[in-house]
Amino acid sequence: MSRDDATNRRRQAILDAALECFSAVGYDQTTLADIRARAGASTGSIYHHFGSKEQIARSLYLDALRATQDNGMAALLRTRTGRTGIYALVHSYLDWVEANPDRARFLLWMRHAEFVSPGEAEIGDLNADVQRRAQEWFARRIADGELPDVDPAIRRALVFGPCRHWASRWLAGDTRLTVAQAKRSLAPAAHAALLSLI
Amino acid sequence: MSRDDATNRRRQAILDAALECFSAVGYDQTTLADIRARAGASTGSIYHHFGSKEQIARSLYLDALRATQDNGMAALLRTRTGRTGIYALVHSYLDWVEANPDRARFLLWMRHAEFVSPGEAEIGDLNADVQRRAQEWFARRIADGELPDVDPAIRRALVFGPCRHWASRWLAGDTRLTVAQAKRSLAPAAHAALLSLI
Amino acid sequence: MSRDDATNRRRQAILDAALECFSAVGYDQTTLADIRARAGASTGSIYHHFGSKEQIARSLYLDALRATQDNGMAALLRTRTGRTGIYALVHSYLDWVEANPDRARFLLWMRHAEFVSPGEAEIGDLNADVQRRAQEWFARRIADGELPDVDPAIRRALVFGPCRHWASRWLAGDTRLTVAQAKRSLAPAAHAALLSLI
Amino acid sequence: MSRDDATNRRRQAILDAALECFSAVGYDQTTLADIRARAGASTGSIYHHFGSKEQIARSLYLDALRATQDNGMAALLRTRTGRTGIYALVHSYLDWVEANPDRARFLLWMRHAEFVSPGEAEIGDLNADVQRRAQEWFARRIADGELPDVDPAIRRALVFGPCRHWASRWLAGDTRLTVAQAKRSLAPAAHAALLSLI
DNA sequence: GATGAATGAGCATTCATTCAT
DNA sequence: CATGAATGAATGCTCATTCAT
Repeated sequence: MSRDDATNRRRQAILDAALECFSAVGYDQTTLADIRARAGASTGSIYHHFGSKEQIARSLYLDALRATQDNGMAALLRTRTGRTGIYALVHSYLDWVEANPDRARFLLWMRHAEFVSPGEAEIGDLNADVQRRAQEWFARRIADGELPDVDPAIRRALVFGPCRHWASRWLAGDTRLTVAQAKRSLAPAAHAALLSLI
Repeated sequence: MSRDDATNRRRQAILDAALECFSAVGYDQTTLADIRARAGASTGSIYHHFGSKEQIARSLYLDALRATQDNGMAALLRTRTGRTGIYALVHSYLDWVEANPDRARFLLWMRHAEFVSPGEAEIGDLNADVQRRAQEWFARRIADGELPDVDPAIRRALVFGPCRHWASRWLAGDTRLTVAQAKRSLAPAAHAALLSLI
Repeated sequence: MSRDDATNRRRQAILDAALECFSAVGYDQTTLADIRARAGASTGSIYHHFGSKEQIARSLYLDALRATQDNGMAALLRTRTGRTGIYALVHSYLDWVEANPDRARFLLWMRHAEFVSPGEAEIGDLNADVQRRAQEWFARRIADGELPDVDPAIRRALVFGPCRHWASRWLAGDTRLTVAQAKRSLAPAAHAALLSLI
Repeated sequence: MSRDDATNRRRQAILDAALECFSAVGYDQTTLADIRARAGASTGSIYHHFGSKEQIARSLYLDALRATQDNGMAALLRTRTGRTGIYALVHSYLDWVEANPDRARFLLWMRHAEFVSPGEAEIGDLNADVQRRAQEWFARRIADGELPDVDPAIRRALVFGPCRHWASRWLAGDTRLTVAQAKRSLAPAAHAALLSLI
């Protein structure tokens, strides 16, 4: 194991510990002592690798955001029709949530956290980029008449709104349905919602 | 002005001040000094009326939750068809958000806050009650074949998910559309989403 | 019931409540809210009758001190010999503790409390007076050769030291003996202790 | 000076400062600011070493209790007769008080403090242990007919009651006698008191 | 006399962050 | 790179006391 490996291992241990804490009790309620205890690292070590508590959260947020977005984009770009594209977005989102509950919870809960704003530059770039690439895909489906030409914010609300809403409940353990079952309803419904606006 | 009036006035001033603070910077970032300054009340007075910062937030949360729910239920119960009912829910929700941006922001942001759990009893009761009353309405539309017999959690996700998603963006000032415009897309789309599951 | 009776009744209720609180958790740990709750009186009422928390304690302390001292003096003055006098002091002290556990606890615990000093004038007078009267009695027994002519502080330590020590344990519920049993040992022992110094 | 030395030095400085404060004005009247100022330590440092104000007091109480008890036991165990044993207990107690006025005052005043109870486990163990060891010594003197077979609580009251009573007055500066003079009366008197119960 | 809302100085404690070793 | 003692500003909360009704 090279020195870099050890360093990365430590970095990752801190990130993992922080994610668990943030996901469990939120950013504000998590103290550095919590992270330190769970990571098995010293205060100094944490501050050596990350400059602040906020940095850790920002780092985690950016990674998680990139992860969902890449996941969704990849799924979308593998499709060629309006219907399969919408299904792909819904399915891939819910699959990702199921596979990454902590990151999903973190993303959902922290949407309004302080540290999201200062990092807005990067987050904004990320969002802008993914939205631009999605727009290319959608533009073609719209041109083909497969999907309506609605404001992108409305489109995202119709596709991801129900997913997030349901995912929130699922992550809180507050539902009897499985992710697979939810997918069967939410995907066609999202598609139908969009079609109705053509 | 009687003593009771004065007391209620003071209580309300504290609640108003707290709501503004919570809505602006969040629960954790709001200090009691902030509330005190904005309410023009002394520390002791605040603690005389509410036992803790958390109690204030809980009180606010409960009031706001009741307000949206009553607002939505009233709108729903004025309708007689599946379509008008769904439109009423979407419209009334968005209208309420537009009319009560601070309370809406608070509700949306604080959904995962610590103080929501301890009050879970009351919040749970509130939710259970409104969901029961809604279910009665829906049961008839479902029996008439106007709406699909889906899991209530899915139904709520399809009706409110897009609303909340878009409202979040609107409350953040991050959209070019007006509430009226959003209503024109989100209401029919929610209805179409449900119809697709019949 | 005349107006004065009602007033005195209220005063006494406050004193009783305060004594219970002080005896249970101590002066510092007792809040005015505790006293108010237990006395069933309003804050304002308490401040009307007593000017401060300290006043209540001082009043209680003075009363209790006077009570034990009077009790002891009366017993002492009914005797005519060294032996019966010492027995009387020990017996009357322990009987009083048994009959007034709350006041005894208060007296024993509060010996070093802040409010004892400011009231020192009255307390000092009380002590000086009782000690002067006791001294008259002792002077005669000393002159008769029945008791030793030791420093009064030493004499008090020998007579009351064991009593207070044991009473402390008894009041804490930390002993298997009864007061009657303790009296049978402590009285003759105190007398013997003094005799040894002749 | 190693890091550990520095740490212990700091810990001790805090304990010393706290003892002076507690001894001067009592536990409740001592603020953390008092301790901080006197110890020349920061708030955080104090909380790093001790978790709370109560913890400091408990630590101090335990140390002081152990110190008097060890002091008394050592003196007792150096003796071989009933008389010399009792003298040793009285003398060593008073000597310790004279040498450690702050700790003695703290012990005497805090006997009923809140923090004594939670630490009851350790304090109880300490007391039980010292009482057990003392009992061994006494058992032999009792078997030899040198001392009476009285309830240990009575025995302790007779030996330590007068000492504590007088020490209390001496620590308050309220006596004209010296410790040496008091020892000359209290030791033989305690012995005589016990002998009278054979 | 009684009531209880209002006051605000004061307090113990927390916690992100720094830095000497 | 790691460690953990040290820092101190900031915070939620307490509580004796006042006073208008």
